[in-house]
Amino acid sequence: MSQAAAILHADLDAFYASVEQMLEPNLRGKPVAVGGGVVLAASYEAKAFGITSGMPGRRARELCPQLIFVDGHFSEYQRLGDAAITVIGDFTPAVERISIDEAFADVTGCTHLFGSPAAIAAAIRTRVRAELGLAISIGVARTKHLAKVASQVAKPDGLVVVDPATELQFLHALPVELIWGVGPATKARLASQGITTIGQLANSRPRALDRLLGPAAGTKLFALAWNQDPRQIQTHRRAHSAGAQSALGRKPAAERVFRPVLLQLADRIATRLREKSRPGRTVTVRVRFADLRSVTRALTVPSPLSTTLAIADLATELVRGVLADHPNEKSISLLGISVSHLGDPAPIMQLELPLGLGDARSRRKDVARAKADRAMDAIRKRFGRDAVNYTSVAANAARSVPDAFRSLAEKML
DNA sequence: TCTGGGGTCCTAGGACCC
DNA sequence: TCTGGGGTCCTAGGACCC
Repeated sequence: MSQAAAILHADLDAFYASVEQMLEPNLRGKPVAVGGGVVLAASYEAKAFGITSGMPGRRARELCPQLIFVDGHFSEYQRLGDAAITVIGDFTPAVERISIDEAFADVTGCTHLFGSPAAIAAAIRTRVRAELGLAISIGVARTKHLAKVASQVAKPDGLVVVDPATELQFLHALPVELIWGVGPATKARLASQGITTIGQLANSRPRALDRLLGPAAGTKLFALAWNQDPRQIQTHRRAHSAGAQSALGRKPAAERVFRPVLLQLADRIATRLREKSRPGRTVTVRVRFADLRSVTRALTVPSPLSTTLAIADLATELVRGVLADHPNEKSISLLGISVSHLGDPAPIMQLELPLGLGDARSRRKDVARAKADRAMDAIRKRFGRDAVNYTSVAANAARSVPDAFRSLAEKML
């Protein structure tokens, strides 16, 4: 692999379920699902029955009556995910973590210390297996995209090293859906033109792809089909938005129903924003109706927000607007809020004060709200998250996913 | 009690400015 | 009768990923 860059993509196999099987030997070799009401993660044995994450527990039981449901050991997932990334970090500082169980690394500059990229990948796999008891699949290639493709091909518990000299042969034989960004919709569009392999994609006319998928997507996909991927490893990535949502089953589309939910969602988001001093300017709500169609509404304000009540009030206004525009919708099945346009980390009190906007009264209100939030944050810091709340926790906790699970999915702000 | 939750990026159209 | 053109910001929706 002479001078070519060597990128590695490492991915813990069926992570949550594998941790459960590692912790409890009786579960090994058996179909396991983490969760209950909804499947949060499934073991390979369970996936073989068609069980996927997000699937309702009842449906999963229908597909696989012997399926074993377990409560998640969420703090273990965090610890083990971190530990696996640390192992990679022992070889190179150029690590880009994608999620709790997945990372890219650039090992171009450390082969003189640790041997070939293939040897490094093998060493990482050995260490993760020995130290954590988990299988981690790794792909090695010249670009991020191809490394990711290779790790998918390597699964389960495998290593695939793609030689730059034969990379196009390798890539072109694979189905289009292995390309990052090709999901069901794009796959179907490509299939309508007889394109099912990456090789066929590579040999398509660029203009035709642009027409089929739009100029940006067409051009990007064509480049990826030729393994042209300019992306570098980014070690420090910040989130651009923070959100929270909650499925409601089927609830009346009434303010007495949606206001408490919005307050709770806003609380969850705003707490995180304040923690990292990253207030946001745009608030987006999502309302999903009973028939699963969903609508979004957004509003951008001049001065950044991070108080719970400011976000909750804006969200409430937006949801009122949605419902006013859909007078025939009598029930809602999900509510979500997302805050974007996040500022750089900065002391929030100063930013929170409207810059010459609003009257004295509204300014006083903002100050009071910021104070109340700080008090709440402080109490929770000492006594735990549930020590204080805007609404009764019991009212909503019933069917929702554990907080610990939500936290795992949160990106670093 | 009949489809989870946290994110990213792209597109298209409109408003607005110069 | 005709009606520029680029840039930026915002909103709504869609596709996708883990």
